[in-house]
Amino acid sequence: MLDRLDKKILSIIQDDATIPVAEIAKRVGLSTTPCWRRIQKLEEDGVILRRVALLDPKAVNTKVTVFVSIVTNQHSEEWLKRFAELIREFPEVVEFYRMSGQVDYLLRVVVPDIESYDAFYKRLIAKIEISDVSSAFAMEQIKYTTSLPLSYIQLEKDKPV
Amino acid sequence: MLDRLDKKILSIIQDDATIPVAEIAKRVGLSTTPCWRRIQKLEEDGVILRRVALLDPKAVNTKVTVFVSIVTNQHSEEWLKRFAELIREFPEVVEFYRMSGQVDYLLRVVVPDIESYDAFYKRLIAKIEISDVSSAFAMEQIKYTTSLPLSYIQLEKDKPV
DNA sequence: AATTTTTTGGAAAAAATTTCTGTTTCAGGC
DNA sequence: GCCTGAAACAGAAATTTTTTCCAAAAAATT
Repeated sequence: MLDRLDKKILSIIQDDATIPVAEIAKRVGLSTTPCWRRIQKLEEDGVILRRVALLDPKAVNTKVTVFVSIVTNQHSEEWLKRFAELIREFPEVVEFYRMSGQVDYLLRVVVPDIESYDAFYKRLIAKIEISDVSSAFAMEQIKYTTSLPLSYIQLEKDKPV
Repeated sequence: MLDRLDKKILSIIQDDATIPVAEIAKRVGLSTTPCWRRIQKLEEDGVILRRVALLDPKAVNTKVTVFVSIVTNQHSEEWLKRFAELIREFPEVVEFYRMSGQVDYLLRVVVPDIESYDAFYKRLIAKIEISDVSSAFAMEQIKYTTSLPLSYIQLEKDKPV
């Protein structure tokens, strides 16, 4: 169970993972050791999954996002497993959801341009037989964050000051 | 312009930003200093945007993803600006795209459950008058990565070994 | 109410890593 | 062949992380 301090720590490091523990400690009102220990525990407990560097899509030539909606008539467990396996191998697919409603699956694909998307699309349908695929192009990424809202965390009962 | 070594470095740190520079250097076949300098430059040049900790959605109670499609009749620059501003303030909105095609805007929203989504939705439409909103719920996140494909990088002409 | 156990925090030292400095190497141009 | 600049290296200095040991507070038990 997390408390107010853990939440503060998470808020800091999910925004910037380069801040030294001593500085985090200062900001949350602890000394380095207990703060360091809390971070360790958050990692052990799997609250912190990993630390990564985020790259500029422009710089790596993948500024176009395409949302790919897939409707299929295949619904067996086995089929999904194979499908998921195959999709996972495409580095262009950065997100992949199983949906409720009309659409069965939704992919977010990143590529340099429309031509590249077409090439990707051909490679995709060559690998997997899918009945209905439709693509929606993003013109602009207005917001993108890896920071999750922390307001829904169920806090441990906090001691009154 | 990036070369083969930069690409290797990016590949490593966009996957795991905790690896020491000395270890990265070893893996790409450099000593620490030149490797460190390359990383510095990649940061200066904005290829590396930031380093962050990724949290477990389950652990912070935001395991439900909802894709919100918005169709509007408002299309002025001014309206979009205000709209974007407002959306940005909702921490539940982790992605926000301006789309081509039927849908004008697409949001990815993360919340604990359907009820919370309803509450979020009410707060959203209270702030902004939007004509048509439709929500699609993700049942399962099959893949989610912040790692961009590096295969589209235009490499600097590499010297033959 | 007193005692023990457990938890949490702190200071300081040790270890590891990052950052910087000066020097060397190497390819290409003159 | 020699110069020039870019890129590499080794090692020192600075910073940060990690460990160790101890104190205080809180919780549980007698």
